[in-house]
Amino acid sequence: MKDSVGDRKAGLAAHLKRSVLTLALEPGADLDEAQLCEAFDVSRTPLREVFRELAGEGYLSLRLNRGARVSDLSHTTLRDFFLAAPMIYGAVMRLAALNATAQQIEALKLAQFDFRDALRTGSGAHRALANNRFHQITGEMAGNIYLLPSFNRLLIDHARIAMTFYQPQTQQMAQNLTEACQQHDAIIAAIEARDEGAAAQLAEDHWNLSRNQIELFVMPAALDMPMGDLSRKTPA
Amino acid sequence: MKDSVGDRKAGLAAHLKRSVLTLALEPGADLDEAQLCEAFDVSRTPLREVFRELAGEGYLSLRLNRGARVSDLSHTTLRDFFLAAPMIYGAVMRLAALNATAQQIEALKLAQFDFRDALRTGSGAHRALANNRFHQITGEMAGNIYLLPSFNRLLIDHARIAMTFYQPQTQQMAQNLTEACQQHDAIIAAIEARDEGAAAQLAEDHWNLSRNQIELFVMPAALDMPMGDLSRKTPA
DNA sequence: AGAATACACATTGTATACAAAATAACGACC
DNA sequence: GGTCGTTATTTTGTATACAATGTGTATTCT
Repeated sequence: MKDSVGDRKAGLAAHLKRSVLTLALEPGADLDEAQLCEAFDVSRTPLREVFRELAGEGYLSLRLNRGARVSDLSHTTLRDFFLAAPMIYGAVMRLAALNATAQQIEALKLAQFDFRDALRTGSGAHRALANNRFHQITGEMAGNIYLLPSFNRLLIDHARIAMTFYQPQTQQMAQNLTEACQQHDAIIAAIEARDEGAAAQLAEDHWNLSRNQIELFVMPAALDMPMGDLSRKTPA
Repeated sequence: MKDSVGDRKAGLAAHLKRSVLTLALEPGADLDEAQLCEAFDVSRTPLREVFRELAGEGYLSLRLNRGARVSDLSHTTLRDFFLAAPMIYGAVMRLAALNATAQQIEALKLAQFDFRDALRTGSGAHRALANNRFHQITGEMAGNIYLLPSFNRLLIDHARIAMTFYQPQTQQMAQNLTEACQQHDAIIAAIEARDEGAAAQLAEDHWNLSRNQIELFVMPAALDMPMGDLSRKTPA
């Protein structure tokens, strides 16, 4: 049974999302319409609709007469990220604890199972995707349509930042991952117990762990940069 | 000089946004592709791209094989709104005070000028649009790409809720509008003074005023509704 | 040789024709 | 008379052809 165009369209969207989240498509990378049409066997019309949809969700950015590219992950946006994330994450977790359905809790446990699996055997990409899925589900649990757009954007760049900085080469980092995994378990427990306060606290803890991990990488780079290097041209 | 297709497309998008914000297009209303193509002299391809774009921003919702309609403003979403708005508004105001440029402050003053004008002479629609513009500018000032998606969605429904509930027929309501206008002035002052704390406080005050105004209408309506009326069919 | 311009090529945006799906209208059957 | 099933009509989704815009290259002129 050949799959319909609609299915291929969905597959294309899923592929692009995955590629963006895992940095298979790097921030700023140009997307080739013709090539993608060929690869996914759809014409340009539905392809471009997918582009617009993903642009609306923050995966891509469209420039008039100059095609689609993967959303940038620039310095200013990273600053924005650190500002907005704690607030939104906390609110989402709190609401998730209040509103989660039994079905959603099951889905969350499944996602955590996959995440644990990714920690052992998986690649960085698998880990990032599994973690992304876990938090997406908490977003669905919160179910607040006004919070979700921002939350989902944060998740996109969280995954990409994690892909950049979370290659666990030191003992400390591997340990952090284990702790993150345990926090996920605690989050599930808090949600299942409908413990709003605990969920919010765990969101904060989880975020702090994540932030510290990132700062381990960002900070030294900033300190090691001599002033003279500021005149250096940025690489293409 | 005839305007290009791109201009007509932008005009279409602006028209649709205005219509949604002012309830000229009611929540849930179906949009007729053929009619809009005719009216704005564009073909279906760019029209449908506009639809997708506006759907991504929260103005419309698209259902597979069943066309575009104006986003609903249902009971559950109203609840979501009251939950998310204070937090996001506060954060945006705070950031606006920190980051506003001189140019943006000028734009805000201009918007406030128009809002004041709308209070005297304008229709409800003019008032809602002017207020919307004012707050949109504060969003631009905050300039946090992770907060803006949620903030802009809130603004859409804030305008629509205001259109529903803010027909100032009592003395109290007219007075509230005057107070809202004064709060706008205070907000401008706080931003210009880079007073983060004051801006956040004003956001809270402004929100409370808005919420009280809305509750004046929502509450009695809920109490006055006899149980028997629940079986009544909703009007088309 | 270097700069500027014109031309050719590639890519993006739009219009239209066609296919698929949903809705409405009709008629048969119970 | 009402309900179900079938067929027409409308509406939505996709493919393709065409137009417009951007980009690269070659050529000319200084």
